[in-house]
Amino acid sequence: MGSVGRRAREKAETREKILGAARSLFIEHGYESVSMRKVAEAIEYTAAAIYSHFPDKQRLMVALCDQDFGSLREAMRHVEAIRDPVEKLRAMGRAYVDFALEHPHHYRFMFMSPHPGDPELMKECEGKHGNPDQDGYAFLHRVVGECLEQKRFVKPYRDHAMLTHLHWAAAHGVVSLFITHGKDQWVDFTRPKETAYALLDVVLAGMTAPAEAAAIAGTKRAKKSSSKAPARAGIARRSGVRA
Amino acid sequence: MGSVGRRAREKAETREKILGAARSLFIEHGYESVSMRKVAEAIEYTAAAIYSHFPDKQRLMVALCDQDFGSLREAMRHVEAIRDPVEKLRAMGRAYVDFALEHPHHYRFMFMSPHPGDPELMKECEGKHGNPDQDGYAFLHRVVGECLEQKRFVKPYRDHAMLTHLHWAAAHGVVSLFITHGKDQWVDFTRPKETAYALLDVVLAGMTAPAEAAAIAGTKRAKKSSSKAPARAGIARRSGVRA
DNA sequence: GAGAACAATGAACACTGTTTAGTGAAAGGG
DNA sequence: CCCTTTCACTAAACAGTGTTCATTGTTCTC
Repeated sequence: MGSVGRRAREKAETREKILGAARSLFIEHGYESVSMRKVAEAIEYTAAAIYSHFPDKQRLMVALCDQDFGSLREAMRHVEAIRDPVEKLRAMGRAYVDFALEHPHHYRFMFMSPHPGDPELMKECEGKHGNPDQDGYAFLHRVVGECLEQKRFVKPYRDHAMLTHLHWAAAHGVVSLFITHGKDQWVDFTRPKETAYALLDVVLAGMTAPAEAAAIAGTKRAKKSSSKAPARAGIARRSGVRA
Repeated sequence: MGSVGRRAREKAETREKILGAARSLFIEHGYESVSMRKVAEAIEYTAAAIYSHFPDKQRLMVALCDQDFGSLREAMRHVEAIRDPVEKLRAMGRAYVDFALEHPHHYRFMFMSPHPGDPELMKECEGKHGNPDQDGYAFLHRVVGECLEQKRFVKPYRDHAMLTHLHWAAAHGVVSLFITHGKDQWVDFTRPKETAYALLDVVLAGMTAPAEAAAIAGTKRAKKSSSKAPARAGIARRSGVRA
């Protein structure tokens, strides 16, 4: 013994070197364009060497993104301090959007690539999944649950799982569309962040009672109100739409 | 001359055979899994033969999807009869969702794969782009414009291009999320259509004035109303959410 | 019948992810 | 101190990919 520790440390070091090289290539060129040979070449190894650290390319990329799943969850940490569950939801959506737009290639791999129903691959992440403290999806599920408990959503919106997907989809819609079509000439897709924020706002506005929206916007006890524009406009303005 | 017509016809026939083979393979296995050799093998040709009909794999797939872009637009044809622009928007969204869920592999290639800024490739589709009668995006843009003209959206939602993207993103969000994660074990993503419809409804509810929503829901001159749930619930129920 | 046109071929090229046998330098046991 | 085992790493190969190219063989035109 004794040296066994050093050996393990050395192995962990080259593992980290592989991850580092893969990360920068990955961020710059995207998943498909990163080949095992290029990763190896970047650290002056042979492609086959990687296979004594990772079973295959997919697992390498999963290891890479695991850290980013962590930072996505971390980027949402601050919303836990928010009392109001609806505002929590809004803040979560914005953090999610910000993350996606800042790490488009990672986002692409994490949420826009089909991860084949590989049960082996899933087991790897087990322990995290389902735990709201580590799994962003579980966290979203919980916050939606808080909104439901407090009856913050209007009548027909009661399906917990469906509402979770709905909110996720709203945020995902804008960022994924921008990531794939942001550079297309035939669609002038500028200001994705503003668009995403607006969609999040409009979803929350459409799902919460107008009275509540008015209250949140600080328009309590408006005269004629409990009516249309002001309340909505208020919440939207407050949310920084069309800044 | 004379036989030149037959030659052209013969060439068109094998072109069609290629497209047919590619289509079925494509639908069954998806873009990445379809190789030129497999397409060729399916019709007892050599891979190289395809290259005298299509310049490369991408263009083959574009040709394949061009027809489906047509049918997507066609699937939206019936909404032109709808008077109310907001209801038009809702119907368009639903048609879009239906199309995506019925042709997931095509949808994947059309809207979820990055089409590199290849100007050559874009020129091919020119003439269609921008024409609302052939281009679904342009059509959506026009309908959003109608809503704006009639001032159907509440205060801060005035940006024509942004609103177009917002509505597109809402529909895209659910279907693309389902297409990539529909089979994941860690997220029970059932009933995507209902979820998508609900999101479309909630977006429209959040963007149109409550009074209008009430009017559309047939709740004109409700007593206490102009208030919360009923109006929204009405429009949602009418829209078949949580059927 | 000579010559051009041209779709289709087979072989190759440069890649890809992955597997294999083998090398060489350490570590552990006697 | 030597011998064996371990093991990260290499070189070479395999099967697959998209694509290119010289070469067929058939057909049409003159």
